Amino acid sequence: MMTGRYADIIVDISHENVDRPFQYRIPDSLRDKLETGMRIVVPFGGGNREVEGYVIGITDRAKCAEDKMKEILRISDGDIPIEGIQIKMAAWLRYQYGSTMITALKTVLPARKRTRGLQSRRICLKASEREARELLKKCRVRKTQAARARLLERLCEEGELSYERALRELAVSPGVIHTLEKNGILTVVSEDRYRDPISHAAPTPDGEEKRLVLSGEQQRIVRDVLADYDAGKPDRYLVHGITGSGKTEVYMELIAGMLARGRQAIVLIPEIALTYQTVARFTARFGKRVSVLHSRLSAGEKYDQCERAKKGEIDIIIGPRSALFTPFPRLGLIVIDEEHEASYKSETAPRYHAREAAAELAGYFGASLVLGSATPSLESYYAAQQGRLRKYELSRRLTGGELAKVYVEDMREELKSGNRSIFSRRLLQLLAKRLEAGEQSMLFLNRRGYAGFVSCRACGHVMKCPHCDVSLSEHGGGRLVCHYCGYEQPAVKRCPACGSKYILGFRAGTEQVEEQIRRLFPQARTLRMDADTTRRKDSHEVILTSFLGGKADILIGTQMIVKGHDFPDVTLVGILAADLSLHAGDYRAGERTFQLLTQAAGRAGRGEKPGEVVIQTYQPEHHAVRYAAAQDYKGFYEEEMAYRRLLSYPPAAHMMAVLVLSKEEEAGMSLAGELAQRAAGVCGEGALHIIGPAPAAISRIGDRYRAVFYARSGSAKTLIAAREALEELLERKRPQTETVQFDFDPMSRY
DNA sequence: AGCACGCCGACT
DNA sequence: GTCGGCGTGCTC
Repeated sequence: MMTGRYADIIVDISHENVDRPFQYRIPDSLRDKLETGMRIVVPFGGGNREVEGYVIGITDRAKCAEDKMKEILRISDGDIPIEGIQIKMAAWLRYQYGSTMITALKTVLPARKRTRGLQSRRICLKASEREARELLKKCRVRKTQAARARLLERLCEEGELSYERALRELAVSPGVIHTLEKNGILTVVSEDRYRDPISHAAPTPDGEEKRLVLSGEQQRIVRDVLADYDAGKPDRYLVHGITGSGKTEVYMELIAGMLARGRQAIVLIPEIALTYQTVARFTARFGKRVSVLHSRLSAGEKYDQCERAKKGEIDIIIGPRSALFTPFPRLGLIVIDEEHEASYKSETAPRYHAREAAAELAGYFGASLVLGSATPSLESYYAAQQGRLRKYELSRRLTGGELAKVYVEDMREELKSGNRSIFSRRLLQLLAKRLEAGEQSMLFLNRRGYAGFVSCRACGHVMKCPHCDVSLSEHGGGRLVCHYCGYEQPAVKRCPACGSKYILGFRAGTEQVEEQIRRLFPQARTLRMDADTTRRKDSHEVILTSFLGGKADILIGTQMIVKGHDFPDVTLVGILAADLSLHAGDYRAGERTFQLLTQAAGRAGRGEKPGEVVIQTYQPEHHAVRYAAAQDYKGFYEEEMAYRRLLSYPPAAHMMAVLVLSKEEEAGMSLAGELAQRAAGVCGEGALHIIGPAPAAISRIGDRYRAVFYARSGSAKTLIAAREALEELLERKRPQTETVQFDFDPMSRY
């Protein structure tokens, strides 16, 4: 599929100055053998010295003068090294999701540049000090050896110094150091003292975590996965297990099995905030063979974890989406926990889904892929129904406790009965009972900030961001803030449109909920957890730990309170407005709501005492609410899937969003129109269904206009072919002020 | 990173 | 004149 006369190469020299592609001619003898990701040998630099490199792409477009270009010498022999596989992965990301090869490579090789931090090189005196002083005298006499003199002088004084300081402070060139090293005067010692991001983040285990005896259901999964692996038929598996059914024990047992086979494992978790607790559990069992990889690590820390992974010093990596690209040379297993989470889809190009990318990567290694969730994504459950994924159910709750009793409260009825507060009567009554009994409650609001948008009760005017066309949010301290670009202005006293003074915040935010709870239950100790209270590093952990320790009666928060942690003393969960996520305005809203409600409900009654859940909603008849209340996944799946089929939404079909960003509103729309037309024409009538183009829901972000159209098709290949046609058109046209982004099976709205 | 090139002082 | 050290700049 990829043919051409030239190959883009990156050379295997880690230095910024050569960290870019070079183009070489492909000799006829290699014309049909060369593939992206292959390790090759090329002549490099003035002396044409032989250097190893990697093919990152094959093309017919020469990007430098033909006569300057040299020819590839040969393909390196031996196994494809891990870098080759990573580059192959990057090429697949580029092909599947649409991005440039450079951005795809940056995604896959996050720490290519060697960053010297603790990994320092020192220069030590090798000859005796007497010899050195002798030589120093000679150098001082000769005017030509000033650089040597400077270096030797410092070495005689201090015995050793860092390589970096020699270059910077003494202005000695690497050549000088090199010659002195060859002459046996000094040695350069490079120390690989790796930065360990978890030693200071997690307490070291003071003993083996007690190994639980696995249930029959759990054992069967472990046995099957390992048996398939040993038989040379690694597969993909879906573990559908309700909260507390012991998925993590299954992962750990599988990992132990893989380690015994000399293989390595990647464990993906939805967000960085969950790393701490996951790592703690894994280190308790596997000790220092475990490490983490995520974007909050420093460049040096990231680099070090990659090096340790390559060298086989660690076998297990835990992290969010990006940890998938840990360069393990003998990868045996990829686990994706809570696989339904939206955070597994990248929101920047290449907009890949970790689940799909993991399946591809597992294929390269012959590794097993295990997905786990209490509420599987429709994609995965559908794949299981079709036999593309082997499904296992974990139906028993190991930690004991019965399923919670769920009440659905119709807020329309509350209003009719004269209750205008944000709490239903049932919720208030149950809360009071908990406070009396000294048990804990959680109140969940799918919303951040103090209050939502600000609007005028007299004329309906809504305060919007002048750059982004989204509603401004009212925050504490009388500020109006834009959540996209960060624009900020003071709150207004009078409506700018009609002058009325009845302009105010609308819906409740977590802050307001806390305020009202304090008014209604002055004796209650509350804790609030949302984007505002967790801005500081670790504050997330601090809040959860103090709630876990019984330092508060009621935890009020957004999504983040329903993920991860187990709170055995919580016996009541209140979902204040199920509708907030129900009306997000995209086709996944129902699925997301079902997941949130199920997850929140699962928080209640994890200990000995039975739990109760109150779901407040204006739409109790919605299937997401009904099936979540009944804790019936299968029922929800069937009804939701019927809806997706009817409207050809994923996973019943595939969809691609094409987003055009432009300085000029009209130019953007006209380019979007042109692209839409081209896409429609490329695959024959009817193969592709185009929606739009139209201004995006958020029609402007940071002074850039956004136009979007969607293409739908039963076949992913058709969409990719259409995208390639569009890329070709853009390559020819090279629009100056517009940029185009693609999103395959999008999870977010545009 | 590693090599060529060009500049400059030292030595046969 | 030539040799060797040292800084600079470039690598398809």
